[in-house]
Amino acid sequence: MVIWSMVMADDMKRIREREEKWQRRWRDARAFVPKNDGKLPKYYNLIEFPFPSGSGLHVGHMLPYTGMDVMARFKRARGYDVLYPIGYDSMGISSEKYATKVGKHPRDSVAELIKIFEKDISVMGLSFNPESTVATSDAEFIKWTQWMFIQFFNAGLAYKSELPMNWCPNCKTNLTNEELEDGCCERCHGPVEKKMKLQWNLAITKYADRLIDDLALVDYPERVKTQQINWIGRSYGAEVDFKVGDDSLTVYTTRVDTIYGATFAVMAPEHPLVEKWLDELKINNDADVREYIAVARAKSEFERTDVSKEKTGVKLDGVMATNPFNGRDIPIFISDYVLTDYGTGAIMAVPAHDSRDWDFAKKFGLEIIPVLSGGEPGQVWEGDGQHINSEFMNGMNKADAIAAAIKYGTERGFVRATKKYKLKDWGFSRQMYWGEPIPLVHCDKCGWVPVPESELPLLQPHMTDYKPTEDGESPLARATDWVNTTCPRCGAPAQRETDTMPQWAGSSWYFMRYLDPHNDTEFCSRAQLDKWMPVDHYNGGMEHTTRHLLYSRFWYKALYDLGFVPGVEPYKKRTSSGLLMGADGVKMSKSRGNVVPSTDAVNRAGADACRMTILSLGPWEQNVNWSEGTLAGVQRFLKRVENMSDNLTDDAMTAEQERLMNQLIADVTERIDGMKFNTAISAMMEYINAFPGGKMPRPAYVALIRVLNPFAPHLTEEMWEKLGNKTMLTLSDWPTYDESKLAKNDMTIVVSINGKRANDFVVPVGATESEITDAAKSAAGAKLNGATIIKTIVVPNKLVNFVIKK
RNA sequence: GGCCCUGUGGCGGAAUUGGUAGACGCGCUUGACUCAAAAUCAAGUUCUGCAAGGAGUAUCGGUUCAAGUCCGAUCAGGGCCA
Repeated sequence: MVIWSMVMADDMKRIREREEKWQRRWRDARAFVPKNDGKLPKYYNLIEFPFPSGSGLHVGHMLPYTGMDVMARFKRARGYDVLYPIGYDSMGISSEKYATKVGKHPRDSVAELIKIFEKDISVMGLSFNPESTVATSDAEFIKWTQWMFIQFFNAGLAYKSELPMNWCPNCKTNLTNEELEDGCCERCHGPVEKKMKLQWNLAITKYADRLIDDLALVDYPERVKTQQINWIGRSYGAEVDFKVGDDSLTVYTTRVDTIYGATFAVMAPEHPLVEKWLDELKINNDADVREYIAVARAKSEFERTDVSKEKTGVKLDGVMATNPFNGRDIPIFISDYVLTDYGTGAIMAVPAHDSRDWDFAKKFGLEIIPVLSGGEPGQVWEGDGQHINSEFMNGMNKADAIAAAIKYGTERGFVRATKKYKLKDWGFSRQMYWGEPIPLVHCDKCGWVPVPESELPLLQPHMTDYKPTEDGESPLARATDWVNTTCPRCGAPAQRETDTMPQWAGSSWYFMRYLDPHNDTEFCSRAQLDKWMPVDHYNGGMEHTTRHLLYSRFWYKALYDLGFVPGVEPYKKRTSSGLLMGADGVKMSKSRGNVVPSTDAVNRAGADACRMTILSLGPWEQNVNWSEGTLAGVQRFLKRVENMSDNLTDDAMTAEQERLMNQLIADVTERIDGMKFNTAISAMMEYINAFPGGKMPRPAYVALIRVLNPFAPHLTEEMWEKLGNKTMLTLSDWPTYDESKLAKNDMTIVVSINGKRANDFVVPVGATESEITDAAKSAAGAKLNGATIIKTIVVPNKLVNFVIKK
C-alpha cells in the first residue's frame, strides 16, 4: 500500500514536471502569439472573460476555457492565425464587494485576484495569447470606455431621465428591473424597495429593430436567437384615441380588431391624466383614488403584473371614455396591472377575449360583449375566429380585422399603427465606487458637458471609505474636492456626475481591446479591427444570451454608425456551453461541499487528464456532472497511450489498420469541428482498443498522438519528441486522411422481416442487389418458410427488409 | 400561465438522412499474474429466461415496410419570460 502510493506519487511528479516543461517551451517559442502578418487566414476564438474570483477556481470554470482551447489548437493546426485571449472583468460590484470583505482597496485587491487567477489557470496548459490581456479596471481601459460613452453622448444616445429603480438595502445598490430575479435582488435574493431616480440611459431601443433583423446575419443557436427576440419583445399594435370630455385618452392595443368588445378602459394609477382630473376636481371619489395610487406605487412590477393574484382597481367616478368607432361611453378604472412605462399606460379592456380583462370584469361586475365566435359560453376566448358584433369587421378573421380596423381608424384620424418593444432603454447609472465614473460635468449655464479627451481617463478619487451609502447616492458624492470642478466649456464652477457605469460597460467592447491592448491614441487601431473583426467564434453561458449579448451587439452597432468599427455584428458565431456541476448534480459551492478545485485535480491526475475529463463528461451544450470515475478512465487511457510508445512495431500496416487510422483522423476532425468533444475522445479510445496487446505500427501511433494533441497537449508533445521529431507538435499541421481508404472490404447487412431484426450476414462491398437479396433470404432461413414475400426493401450497405404474409 | 429544451441499462452518456438501440467510459462479475491485495491484462455485463425465445429508449396513441429519431396528447425535470 505504502509502496504503491509512492510509485503513484512518483509517477504524478513526473507527469507534472513534464507538463511544466512543455508549458515553458511553448511560452519561450511564443507559440500562442498570433503571427499577425496577413499570411494566414485569421481566426478569432473568444471566451467570455471572467470576473477574477477570490474564492478559488474549480474544474467547472475550466470547461469553457478547455473546450475553446481545443478549438484554438485545432484551428492553428489547420492553418489559421489564431487569437485566443483572456482578460478580466474586474470593474463592478463583485470586485467592490470582495474588496470590502477583505478590507483592501479594490485597486489592490483586484490586482491580487488577477495574479491568483492567472496562476490557477496556468497549470491547465491553455493556449491563451499571453501578450494580449486586458482588465476593465485598468486606467488605460477605463479611458476608452469613457471615451466611447462620450461618443454616444455626443450622438444623442445617452440621456438622463427619471426611472423606477429597486433599492436593495442589503447590498446597498440600486438595481434596474432587469437585475431583479423574481422581484428580488439577483445577488442576495433579498427584498427591494421601489423608488424613482434620475438616471443615465443608453438608447438601445433605437436599435431594437436592427437587433432583431440582423440576427439573420449571424450563426447563433436558434434558442439564443429566440431568447433575444423575446427579450426585445417587438409587437405591432395600434394607438386609439378615446375622448374623455375635452381630453384625449390614448390607449395601446395589439388587438384593435376587438374594439367593439371594449366595455371599459383601464389606466395605470400613475397616468398623468389621472393627476390632472384629480386637480380639476372631475373625480367624485377622489379620496379612494388617491389611496389606491399610493398603495400601487409601493408595489414592485413583479407583484403588480403577477397574473395569479387577485385583480384590484378603482373606478374613476365622474369621467367616461368615448369609443371613437361607435361613440359608446365606457367607464374608466385605474388598476395596478397596467404599467405606465409599457405602451401608453392605458388600455381598452375587452373582457370577452383577454383573460386579465375577464378577471377584472368578473370582479367588478362589468359588461362582457363577445366579438369573436368560437368560445364556450361563460368563458374567456383568446383564440382566433370570425368576428361578430363588429360592424364592418363581421366575418373577418383576426389578421384581416386588425388591418381593416387600422385602415378605418387611420382614415378618420383616431388610430395610429405603432410598433412597441418590451425592451426598455439601458439604465446606465450605478451608485457605487468601483465603476467607471460617467465622464460628464454639469454646468448651470452649459448643461451637461463631456470631460475633454485629454483628461481621460477620469478615475475615481482615491477614497478610504468607498462603501455604498445608506440612501442610495453614489459614494463619489462624498468626495467634494473631486466633485467640484470647472466647466470645460465656459470655465464657470461646475459639478462632476457622481454616478458610475454598470459592469456591462467594459464587457460590451473588451474583445476589441484584445486586438491592440496598449494603444494609447485609439481604443484599437483601425487596421487591427479590419483584420480581426468580427469575432469568428464566441462561446459563453446561456445566462448571458440576453443582456450581455444584446448590450454588446448594440454597442458595436452604435460604434459602427459613428464610423469606428468595420461591421454591424461583433460575433459571427455564438455557442453556449453547459455548466459543470458537482458529482451530486448540484452547482459547485463551498456550502454544498462538492467543489473540485482545479489545481487539486491537476495535482492528482495531471492537466491532460483533467482537460480530457472535463470534455468527456457529456455534450458541450448540456449541463454535466463531475465524475471521479471518468477521471480514472481518462487517466487509464493516457497511461495506455504512453505505454504504447514502447511497443511500436515496424511491420507494414494491414489494410484494416490503415482503414482504422484514416477513419480515426476523419472522425476526430469532424467531431472537433462540431464541438462534439465527448465522442471525439471515445473515437480515440475505440481506436486503441482495436490494437490488441497495445502493439501498434508506428504510423498508426503517430496519427493517434497528432489527433490527441489538442486534448492532451503535454503528453503528445513528449511522445512526439520521443519519436525523434525536432519541431513541436503544437506547431505542426493537422493530419490528413485518405478518403479512398475509409471503405471496408465487406459489409455487414441486417435482414429483417416486417421491420423486425431476424439476422445479419456479410457480403463483399460491390455485391449486386440480387446477390444481397439472395444472401438475405438464406440468412433469414426458416423464418421465411411458408411465407409469401410481398415486398423487398433494400437499404444500400445497411439492411434488407422482407414484408411477408403467412 | 406563455415560449423553449430534455426524458435511453446500476451510473455518465453513444446512435449521419427514420434502417443492427445501448458505442465509449464508470461500476460490477469471472479468469490470468500474485502467498495475498493493489495495479495491469483477458473475457463478460439492458431486462427476463436453463435454453429456444420474449420484452425494451417516460406514458398513451398515430404515420411508415421500418420510429430513440417524425406527428398528436399526457406525465416528469430544467431554462427563459410573465
